[in-house]
Amino acid sequence: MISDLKIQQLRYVIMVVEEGSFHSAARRLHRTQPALSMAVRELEQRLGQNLFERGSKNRLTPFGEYCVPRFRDLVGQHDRMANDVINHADGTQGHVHIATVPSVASRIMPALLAEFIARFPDINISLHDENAHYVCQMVAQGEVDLGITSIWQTNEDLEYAHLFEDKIGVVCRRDHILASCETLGWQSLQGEKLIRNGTSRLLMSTAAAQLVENSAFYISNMISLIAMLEAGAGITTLPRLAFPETNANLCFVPLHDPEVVRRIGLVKTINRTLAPAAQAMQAFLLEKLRHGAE
Amino acid sequence: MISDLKIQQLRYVIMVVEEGSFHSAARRLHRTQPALSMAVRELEQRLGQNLFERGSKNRLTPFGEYCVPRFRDLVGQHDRMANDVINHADGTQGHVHIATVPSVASRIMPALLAEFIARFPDINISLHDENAHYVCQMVAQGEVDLGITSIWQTNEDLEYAHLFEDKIGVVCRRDHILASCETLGWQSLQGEKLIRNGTSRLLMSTAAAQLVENSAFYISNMISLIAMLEAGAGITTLPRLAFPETNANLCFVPLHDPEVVRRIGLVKTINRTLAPAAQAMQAFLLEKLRHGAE
DNA sequence: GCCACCTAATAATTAATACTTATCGTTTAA
DNA sequence: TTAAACGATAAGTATTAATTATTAGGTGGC
Repeated sequence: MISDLKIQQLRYVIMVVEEGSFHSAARRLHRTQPALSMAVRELEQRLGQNLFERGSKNRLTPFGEYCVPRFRDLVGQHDRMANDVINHADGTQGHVHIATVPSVASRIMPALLAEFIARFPDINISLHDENAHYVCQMVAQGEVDLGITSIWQTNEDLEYAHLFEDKIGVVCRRDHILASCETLGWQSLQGEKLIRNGTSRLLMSTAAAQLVENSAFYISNMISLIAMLEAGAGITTLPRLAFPETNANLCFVPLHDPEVVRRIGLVKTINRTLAPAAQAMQAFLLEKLRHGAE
Repeated sequence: MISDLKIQQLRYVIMVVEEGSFHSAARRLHRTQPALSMAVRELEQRLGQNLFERGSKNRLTPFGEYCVPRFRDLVGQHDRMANDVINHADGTQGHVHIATVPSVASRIMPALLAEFIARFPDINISLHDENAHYVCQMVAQGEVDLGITSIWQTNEDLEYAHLFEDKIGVVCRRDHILASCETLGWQSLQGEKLIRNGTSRLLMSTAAAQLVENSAFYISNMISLIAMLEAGAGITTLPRLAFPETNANLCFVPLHDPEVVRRIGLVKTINRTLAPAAQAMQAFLLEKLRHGAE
């Protein structure tokens, strides 16, 4: 097996053929004429056959006629591949998989991703919504590149970057007595029928822990939870982002004492390098969400 | 547009992936480990992204995972192309177009080409038979690579190499009075009904020219000519090779005075380089036919 | 026919690149 | 904890590719 042919040499030959002379080919390649002469001759010697007729005009030999289309093919394939790889390298092309908690997925991501795809039109995005724990798991297992989730437990394989905080409040019907309050302390909730949900654990290590512990109801499904609240079956606590703001029947009252926040952060694996498109997404998310109140 | 990626660098990357370590990849590539390290790093810098995870084990980055199959593709395409081109360069593969006069085509080429294709099984051959003049024309116009023909007129675009001589003789019915002669002089033919054919011009510049000039019949088609002779309609002159030796009714008597020979030679263009496969054929024909009496 | 002119080949030199040897710092496994 | 394996780095060398300057070979104009 012969040693590698150099793409550049093939390109030289093609250009000489296209231009019809070594001189003008050299000009277009920003080389001098002897550079082409020598490179072509070196290639010819390696192949053991001349590509160009020597002596008179620089026509191709029959062997050259055979080779040049093949050279063109390979150079074309190289260029397409190189272009493709470069686009992926600089993050203008690729596929990013993101997992987020549902509240972020529905309230924050739509506008954000619209802006992202406007800026990076050739990046494909897959967005999964899962609960906070499963978001971390998907990141850790490499099922997604990035996660946006509430940070609740450190994992040494994952790297967390804080984005913003999300205040916990009480959600109840608009006609509920608590609805008129500007802000609430946990004592005000005693005696209320509290329905727990997936975010209730955020209160566990606070002064309001007892409230949660005494609650008999647990509903994980947000749609069911909202329906229960609308029916006046009780109240619950939610991070503001998880509260459906457009709902006409329910209202959100911030919890003042204790002031509880859900810390939302960007999660990625610590070992694996992100694909360039994911790096672009990461930078975009940090730029747009870091330190923002929402 | 980025500068050319080097096939060799891509090969290095692929080998590191296959072997799982820089060390063993280097061993298989007959290089030292730092050579690979540096080459890979150079490529990574040009792409602007790492292909391998640095720090811990040498796994591929997601970007590397994306690239390596494409690198493999290009290297594979390169190798196939290089192989193909090399085979054509050394004449083990290709297509040769030959034109010969009919007598050579039917009497000499069959066995010769059988031997050739046994020696060069991957070379395709096209064989045309045409008259001597048109053989030269086909060569001159590049329709064929090589011609085997009688040399009768110099052409500055063509290069002739003598192969062998072909004696002219008289062809007549076995029951003809001349048939019993061992050899003949032109005087013996006077009074005979001579049928001219395409090869009769070979006698024009000899002592027998008058015979030909006085002949009233001309038949160019060999089948018709033979039929005429078999019918006893006259006699003709032919080079020995053009005489159908298996014919039971006709016989060939060498012409002694004048002794006329048809010079058969190999013809090719003087300007154009032969394709490697044609070079192989040329060498083969010269080896087999040069100086041979037949 | 001779002379300019255009082109490619060659020679000498320099720049760039690829590789080697030697060494160091980590990590892995005994 | 040490030895072994691995990769990164540094310094030096070899190889390759490019430059400039020059030569040589045709071609066309006069």
